[in-house]
Amino acid sequence: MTVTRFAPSPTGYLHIGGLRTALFSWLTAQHNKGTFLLRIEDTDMARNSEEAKDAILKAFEWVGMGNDGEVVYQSKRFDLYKQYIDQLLEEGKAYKCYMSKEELTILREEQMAKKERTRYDGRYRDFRGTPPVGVDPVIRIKAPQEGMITFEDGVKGTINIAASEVDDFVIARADGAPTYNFVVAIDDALMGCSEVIRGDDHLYNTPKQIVVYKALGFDLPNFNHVAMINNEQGKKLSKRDGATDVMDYKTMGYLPEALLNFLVRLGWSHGDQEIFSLEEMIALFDPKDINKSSSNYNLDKLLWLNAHYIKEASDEKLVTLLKDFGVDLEDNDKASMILTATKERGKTLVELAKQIKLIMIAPTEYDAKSSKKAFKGEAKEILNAFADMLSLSSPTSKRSISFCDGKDSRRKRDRFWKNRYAFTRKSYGFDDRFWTR
RNA sequence: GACCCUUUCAUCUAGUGGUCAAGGAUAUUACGUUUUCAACGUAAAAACAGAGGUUCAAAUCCUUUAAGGGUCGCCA
Repeated sequence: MTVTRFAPSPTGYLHIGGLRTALFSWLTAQHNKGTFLLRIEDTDMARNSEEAKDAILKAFEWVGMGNDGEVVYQSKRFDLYKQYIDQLLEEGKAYKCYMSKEELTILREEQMAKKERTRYDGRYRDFRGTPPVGVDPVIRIKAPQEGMITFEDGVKGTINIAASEVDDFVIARADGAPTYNFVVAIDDALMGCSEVIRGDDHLYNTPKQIVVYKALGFDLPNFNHVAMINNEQGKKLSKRDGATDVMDYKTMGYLPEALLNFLVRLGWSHGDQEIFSLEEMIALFDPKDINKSSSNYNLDKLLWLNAHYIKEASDEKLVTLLKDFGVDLEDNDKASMILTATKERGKTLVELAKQIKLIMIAPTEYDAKSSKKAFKGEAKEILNAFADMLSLSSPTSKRSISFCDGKDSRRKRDRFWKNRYAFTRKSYGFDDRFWTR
């Protein structure tokens, strides 16, 4: 049984990088007819926010990636974690450490000065003396002191990390609250996760979590560490690079299927295929095919994909979607005609709405300079003739064509330009024949 | 600084020792269709990070250099 999970911490919105790893996890579960679970990592009470949690859940809803079963909240499982802490303490696999934060800082500075990797020195590991007064101890787990911690990563291959690199890390804070690497291992094991798919910024957490798995006697899942998404320059993706919040894509007029198609192709591919429906992704996705290297965010491709999905979308769907962008075509009997004429002119719903408004809303005033140019000469006659034609009870296509067909192509062009300007106040854009339909 | 990971066109990628004088897609440029723009079609340009090996044969294996990324919390 394949069980995957996505485990965000509710400290902000859902990042597109997070969405991609969630997508990979979700696809893996779907592909194997397994389950995809959601867990909220809210052990740090000081930084959690309800709004952030809701925003994340809302983003999942928007893209249509549902989770199976109840959402797990780590904050509600503290009793459970406490049991395991006590168990490790009793078994002598964990111990109380009375080192103060100040002492720790000093130790780190010394190690930095000696150009060593900073780590806890294990001074309380076998402490038998009288503990210092007035210090609330933290609890540290006993990590192996020699040898290698080795694991097989589904995307990176074999990872070897010297045990000396992993210190006796804290599993419970001075106030008793359990820490991240401890609870993640417990939850993943208890939730039955068979595939852990996460960002490779967690690669170094894995040996620590393995220490916990071993200490508690849990079976190891398969780990898959996915490389990061960088910006177009190959640097870390930050807010300065534009939208990183998944929900920003909704307001910018992207379709979720375009975003998902874009993200799935970042670090994963299937031959030369570029367009993937959800069903195809599910059928073809395998975490083994995820690339080792990081990839760069590329807006042009997303835009292209979005334009593709807009063109593919049914009229009904677009009518519904467009309502959020100030265009209501619900009871418009020309909706289909309008959409056919505009679909190919908008890469996003925002652009599409803008094009539609050009048709729906007649200009009431014109820029003096442009209108002088547009309405000079025989413009009045042309427009009147055009208006007459439009007022015919049923203008036939033959009539409109005869109107369009000028012998003199320059004059023809001139006429169309003037007409278009009168209707949309733009000197480029729609085919004027649109108005005669 | 220490440790770990990565490296094919501008970008996403195909590629697992010969079928690669490296394929597809986006973006770019040109031409065509079109009154214009868009869209579409056709074409062009564009890459194996560098250096050493191994081999009859290397983008693919090894070593090394460089560059980029990540991690070094009583954050997650």
